[in-house]
Amino acid sequence: MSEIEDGRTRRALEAREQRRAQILESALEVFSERGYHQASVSDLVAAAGVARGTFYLYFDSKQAIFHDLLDDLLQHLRENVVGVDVTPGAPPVREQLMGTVLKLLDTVDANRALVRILLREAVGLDASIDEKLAEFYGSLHALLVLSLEQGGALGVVRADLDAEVIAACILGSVKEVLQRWLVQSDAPIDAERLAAAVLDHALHGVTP
Amino acid sequence: MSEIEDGRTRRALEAREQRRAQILESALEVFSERGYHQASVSDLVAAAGVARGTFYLYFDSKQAIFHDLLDDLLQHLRENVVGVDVTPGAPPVREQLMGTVLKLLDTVDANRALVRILLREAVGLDASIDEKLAEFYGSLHALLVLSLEQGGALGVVRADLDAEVIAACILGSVKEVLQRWLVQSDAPIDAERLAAAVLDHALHGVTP
Amino acid sequence: MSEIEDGRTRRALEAREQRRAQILESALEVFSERGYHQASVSDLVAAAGVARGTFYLYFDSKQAIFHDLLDDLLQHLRENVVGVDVTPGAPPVREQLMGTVLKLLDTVDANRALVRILLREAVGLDASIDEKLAEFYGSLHALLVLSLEQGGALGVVRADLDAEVIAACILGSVKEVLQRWLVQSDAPIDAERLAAAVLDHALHGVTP
Amino acid sequence: MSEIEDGRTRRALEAREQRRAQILESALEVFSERGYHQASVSDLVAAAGVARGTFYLYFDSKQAIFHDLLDDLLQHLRENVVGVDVTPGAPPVREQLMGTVLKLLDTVDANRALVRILLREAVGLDASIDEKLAEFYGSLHALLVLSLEQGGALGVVRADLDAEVIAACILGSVKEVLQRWLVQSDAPIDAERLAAAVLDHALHGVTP
DNA sequence: CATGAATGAGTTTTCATTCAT
DNA sequence: GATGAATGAAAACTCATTCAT
Repeated sequence: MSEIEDGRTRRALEAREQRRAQILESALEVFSERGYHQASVSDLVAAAGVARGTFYLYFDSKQAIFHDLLDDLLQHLRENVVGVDVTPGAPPVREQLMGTVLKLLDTVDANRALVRILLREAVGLDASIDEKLAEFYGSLHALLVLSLEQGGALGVVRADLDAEVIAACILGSVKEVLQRWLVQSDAPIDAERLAAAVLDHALHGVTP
Repeated sequence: MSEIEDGRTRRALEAREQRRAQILESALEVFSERGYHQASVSDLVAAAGVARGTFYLYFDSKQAIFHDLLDDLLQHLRENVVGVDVTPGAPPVREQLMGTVLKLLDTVDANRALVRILLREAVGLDASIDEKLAEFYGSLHALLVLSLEQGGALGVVRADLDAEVIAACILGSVKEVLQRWLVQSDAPIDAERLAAAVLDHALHGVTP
Repeated sequence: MSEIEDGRTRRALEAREQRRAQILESALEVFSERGYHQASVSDLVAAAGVARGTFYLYFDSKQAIFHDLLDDLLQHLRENVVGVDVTPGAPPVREQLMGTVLKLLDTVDANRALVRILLREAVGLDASIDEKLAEFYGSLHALLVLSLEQGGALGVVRADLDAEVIAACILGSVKEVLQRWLVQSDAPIDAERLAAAVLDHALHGVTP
Repeated sequence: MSEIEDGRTRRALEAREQRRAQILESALEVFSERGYHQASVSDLVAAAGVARGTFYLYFDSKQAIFHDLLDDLLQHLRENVVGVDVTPGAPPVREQLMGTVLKLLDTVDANRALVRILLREAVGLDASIDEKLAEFYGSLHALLVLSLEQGGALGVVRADLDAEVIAACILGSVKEVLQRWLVQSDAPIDAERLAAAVLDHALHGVTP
């Protein structure tokens, strides 16, 4: 009997999880299409095909579901950003960076809807969302600053550069390229080309 | 009598224009402080010191006044972005670019409120605003692409670079630096330092 | 076989009755603590430790269970209110009344939760509850009127008094004292003191 | 011109005050008929003949308008409850008390709707309302206790009585009589009869 | 019988816009 | 032109009740 109950309980939990995922998924689409403010809870439940009350069974509020979506995305993105290994015998730095950028592009490509939200309007919604984003970008910026400084010490990066500003430039470059090729358009991308060009520019600039 | 009427008409028009400007100015502050969605028409009229109805005598809607503010800002910004003069005898290219970036920083510095709005939330409000912004950034991007191509032809820029992507990188660099030093903080900036670093990076990258 | 079934049926009925009692008991606590409107069905089922659906197997609605609780209380109270025996040889009237009041206080003391509900908010919930309460208080009032009239005829009570109004005064006195000493506070009471004072006042008033 | 403006301003303020009064008045009726919880803001605005928004122009919330109504009533009632003047040459005590009770009955008679709310369900609505009522009844009770003690010292009241309990009895008597003759019925009352009977009972009790 | 996920009508409240004065 | 009271559609959210499992 306990097995039966376990079975029931497990199936119930799975169903719950599925329902939650279904609401999240359709909410992602709605937010991505209409934007956060334009998307009402009515839109969300209509898209999910559930009753208003059901929505609140799974999420505390409209803000809460957005938070959850955002957390998901940031989690995915964080997993794809890693430092560079400069120990002897490690792969060439350029190759490592290329790998990171390509993985980033892949992740973003697979989450266009979310990234669209992130880059287009996930700011000014509420304090906690703003904070979450600021913290995310802040950590990326800090990682870049650190990498530049380490690179400077190792001699693979110009030692005299203004790490804070340059880190912002690199971050901005990536964001803008993502915005243009992945957010504003629905076309498939040539990841190799974008990654190569961004990396090349970050490394050598435009001067011959 | 027509002269008298003309005088009256003129004075009336001037008064109208002044009041309009006054409402715009206070709206700028309100939008910048609270954000578009958080700023209610009540906030706008309270800040302007006019009645609710008066507001609608001068602007069709909350969106309309935001449009007008945006147009103002884009106008200001456009004025500060000029191409590079590569005719013989012109000042050195780096000097010209430095000048442009410095002027841009100045303009942005003088219009922090507007730029804050522009970079933080002037997206996802409505289709026409999105379009306006896309067009603005598009024109900047196009100008950069053109400049890079011309530079390539003249040999002052690497001829083999992917102008489209590089233009996006440069644009993104500038936007991110503005965001970090002018939007997120209220502190005065060291324009020379920022301009030098951004320019340097765009020209040479991080490689020694 | 029918005996077996009878046994089964009986046990099932007993179990049913027990569960019903358990839900009633915990509901009593919840209503008493939070009040009728503030107590949600969620609170009731959580306190009872049953599923939402189970609740509706035993009670038709939130109102219905409240009705049942109320009926219980009124039943208890009615049992403690008896007329006065004025036949020769019966105990002194004051002693009889003192006994009734003390029993009433005891009952109320033992059912503070219910009385709290009764005196604080069992009014204005719905027409049938109001009616039930009106009928209950009406019967108490009628009993008092009758007693006063009989007392008048026997000469133990002033014959000229306005029985209807005086009955209301006595009823109100008791309700207010219950309210103050048993409902508003959780402290134990000095039943003798309260009973003596109330009775004394009803009999002699404040005049020396 | 300032006079014209003053006139306008004054008329506007008057109109505002009238509108507010109109909403209050119809709300009183609605609350009295349906009860606090059963009365929705929709009911209130329908009864007042104004739009939903208009309601919130004058009152912060459903609770707020109820508070205002309650404050009004308590204010009226307080004005009619005064202590007894026992200085030599003052009118006889019974006469003074009779006057107070009659005034109270008059006030309650003129505010049946409000008193109906007050006595029937203005409890358990929210903490601040409960508190307000408790404080009101508490002050009445305290006044009665004080009067009884002073009366005892002057010899016009039995010195040995339990002032706290007796005060509750008197308060309860008045509340119950009000409830029966003014709240539960719409019939006109014989104030002299009620006042005389209540007073008589409080002074002398039922004993011959 | 027991469960608890699902329902949806209903609630309070907000706010951009209008219009009589 | 200027005013600000009035509007009402629409928003987010609740909760008593139902019903498939």
